[in-house]
Amino acid sequence: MRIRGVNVSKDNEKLTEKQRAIIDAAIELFAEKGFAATSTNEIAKKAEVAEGTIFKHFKSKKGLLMSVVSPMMVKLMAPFIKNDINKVIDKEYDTFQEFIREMIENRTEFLKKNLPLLRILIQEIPFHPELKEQFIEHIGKDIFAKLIIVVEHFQAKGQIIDADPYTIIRMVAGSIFAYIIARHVVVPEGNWDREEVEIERIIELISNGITPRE
Amino acid sequence: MRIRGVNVSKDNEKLTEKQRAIIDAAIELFAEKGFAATSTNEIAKKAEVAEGTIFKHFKSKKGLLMSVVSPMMVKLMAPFIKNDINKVIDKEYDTFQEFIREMIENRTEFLKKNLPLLRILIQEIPFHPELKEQFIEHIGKDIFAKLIIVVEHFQAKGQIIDADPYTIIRMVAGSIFAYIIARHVVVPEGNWDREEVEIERIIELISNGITPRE
Amino acid sequence: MRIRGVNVSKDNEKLTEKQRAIIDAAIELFAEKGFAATSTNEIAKKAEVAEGTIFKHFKSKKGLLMSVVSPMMVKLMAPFIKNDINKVIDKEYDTFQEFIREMIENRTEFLKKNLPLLRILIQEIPFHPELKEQFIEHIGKDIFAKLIIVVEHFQAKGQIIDADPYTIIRMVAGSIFAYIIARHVVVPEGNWDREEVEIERIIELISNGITPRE
Amino acid sequence: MRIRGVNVSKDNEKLTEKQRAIIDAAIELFAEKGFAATSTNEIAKKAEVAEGTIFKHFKSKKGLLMSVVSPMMVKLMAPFIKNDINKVIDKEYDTFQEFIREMIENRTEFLKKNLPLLRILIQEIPFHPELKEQFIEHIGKDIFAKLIIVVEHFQAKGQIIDADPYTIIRMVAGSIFAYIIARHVVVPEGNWDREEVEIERIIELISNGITPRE
DNA sequence: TATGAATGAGAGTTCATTCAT
DNA sequence: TATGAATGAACTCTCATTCAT
Repeated sequence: MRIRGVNVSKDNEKLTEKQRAIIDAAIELFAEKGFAATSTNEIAKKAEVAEGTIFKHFKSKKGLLMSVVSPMMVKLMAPFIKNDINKVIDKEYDTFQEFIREMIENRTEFLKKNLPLLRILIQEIPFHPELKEQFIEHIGKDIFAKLIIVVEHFQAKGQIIDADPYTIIRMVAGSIFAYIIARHVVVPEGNWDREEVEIERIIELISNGITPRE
Repeated sequence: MRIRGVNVSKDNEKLTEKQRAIIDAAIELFAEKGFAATSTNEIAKKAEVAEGTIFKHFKSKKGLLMSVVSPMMVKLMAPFIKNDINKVIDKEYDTFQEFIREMIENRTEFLKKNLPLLRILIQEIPFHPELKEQFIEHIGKDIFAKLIIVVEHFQAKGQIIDADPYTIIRMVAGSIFAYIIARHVVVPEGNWDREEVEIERIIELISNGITPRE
Repeated sequence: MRIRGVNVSKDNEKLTEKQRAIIDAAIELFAEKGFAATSTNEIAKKAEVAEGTIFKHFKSKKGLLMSVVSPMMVKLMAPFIKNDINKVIDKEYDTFQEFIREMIENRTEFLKKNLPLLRILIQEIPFHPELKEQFIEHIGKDIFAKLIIVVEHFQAKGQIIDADPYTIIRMVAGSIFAYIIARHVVVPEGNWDREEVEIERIIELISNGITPRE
Repeated sequence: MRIRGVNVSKDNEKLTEKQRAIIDAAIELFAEKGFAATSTNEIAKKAEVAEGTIFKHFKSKKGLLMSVVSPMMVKLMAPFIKNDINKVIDKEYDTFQEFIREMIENRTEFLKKNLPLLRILIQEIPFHPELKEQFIEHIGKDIFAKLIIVVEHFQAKGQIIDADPYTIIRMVAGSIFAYIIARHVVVPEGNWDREEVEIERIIELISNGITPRE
């Protein structure tokens, strides 16, 4: 499984052609109409398989949802694993600003490629406790822990104000997250500027917000 | 119910007891399980009316959703109507920070009282074009327009950095929105600090971010 | 609820026309093809109702089975209630032979009228623990208890050999039961004599078997 | 396996390991849940073969039922074939009582070993005309014919009352059959005495019933 | 010979909605 | 106005069976 690069889809390769087709159809439809409002019959038709085939591979409709969403969470988390964090500490990034720019670029690229999946994840989390648990497990614990190290690293260097790292992360991540949700999930048809321009502004504001004043 | 001098519950008062019961049941259930996953039968049972009664009052299940969600949007928007904005311009708030503190307090209070409705609104907007239109109409155009006036007002006073007002609003609103969604919709069971503490931190960071440096 | 006479169907009167139609269709089909091999669709068609109607009235297919079979058990037990037993003790029957002749006539008449129900009961008991429990509760405890009194009554009069009443009852009931099952359930198309003739023979043999020899 | 000198498991030996596994699994499941309520998938799993394998060997699910039940009927009949009957006539049994005791012991032993099969046979006969025909052919004609000879033999010796042999057989067989069904199929969890005790009682009653009185 | 992926018909059940009362 | 019985389409899921490997 490579990270910064591309291939994070080892498990995908295990999928047969039909399984792939089903998952793809499910992603598209769940994203478009929501999980509960999508029928397995529709999925089967779009995937060009028999309805029974869906249930042979994914025990239930919910099982299909999980098979659709779970890998997403793993992939979403991938770049935050140890190696990358080490890069920060090994001074690969001189400034926190550099770090978040890199993170944003990397993650927004990924999210844009997986927008439907992101929509499904966000839409369905509130209704499926298992999903919430997985999410907290993956995102909450792992990533948060690592980001806190990063924040503390830059706080030690005097680049970030001396606030609670937890809050800083939530602010930074929240701003980015809010932007992505707003632009790509809730009001995709709004009149937005070019992505890079928007991102640059956000970074500017964020760093303005967390840089200590002399 | 009067919010900032405006009666926003006009329509509520027209409701008969049964209608009220139906709407309340619907709010609870839609919030808990989602619109598509809630059956009219369940709603009827919880409201203690006959299933037919629902359809007498709200032509269809979707009609019920609209009757549930529409007033919410009006109420959400209420405090941003002209009078209030004038207060800003009439120097009722000396600083932008004061203004957003007031707004946040006012709106989070409201949202906390109407959390289920908020959940429904956010969950269902992506799937119902009519809702999205209403939302953009109300929130997007009206509120945004007014907030831009406010931002420009404080920019003129040199209290806010000279960035695009649109972006500033999105940043500020996004941070708050992200916090509310995160805390009350997506991970309500996370280990959060006391609300006021969290809010104070956010305000601090935001104002740090948008205050010009000398 | 009258006993020796006819009407034992109080609960039947509570049934609406449609419910009656569904139950009747179910009885016919369950008896003919077995519970598991009968589809609710078939039942709906035969009853000339919508399939949904079945589930409105009887929560599930199994619920329908219960609604079909339970009353049967009560009715089957009816003539053994106290009054009748008293008749025995009050010397309404001079001989055990008279008593079983009366019982057989009464019960076979009833069973012949409810043959399909009997078939269902016998066929499905092994697969539905609830049914078995009900059956034991009704038939096992109540009737057995009363029959033992009868047997002991006639044993005291010296009309029945001094064997374990339990075994005597099982022998007598078993013979009758075996006859009914064989004739009406398992091989209805066998070449049987006229019913009364067969019954008379059975009674003869039975009484021969349980009469003490001088 | 040799019963009374006759190899009744000829066909069994032709079975491959997989076939054997399938049949065994089918017996267990059909007996437990009934034919219609057992899926080929379950059978395949229990037999640890692929679902397709079942259909390679037994053309259909019904074919499997037949392969399960047919040999049973042959085996059930085995001890009644000519040789054995001759033993009766050759005075191997002095009394009818001896004969039925022998028969009962022999057959109950066999049935207890093949209880699941017995259950299947009894449960499914009413729903499968072919089964019924086979049953009548084997049990009805053959065995009945032979038993009539036996009964007439003992009637000629004055040991049995002068009733219709057909009825006598049905009485005797019915009593035993009723006992077995009751004890092992319908209410296996009832509080029964030790098998031998129960059997002895039945024999006593039966012989009492069919022995002429002087 | 044995597999198990694939099928599509049909299973039981739920659904939003209608309508006579 | 309010009911709740009734509907039949649509739902998720299971079934016996087929067939390429």
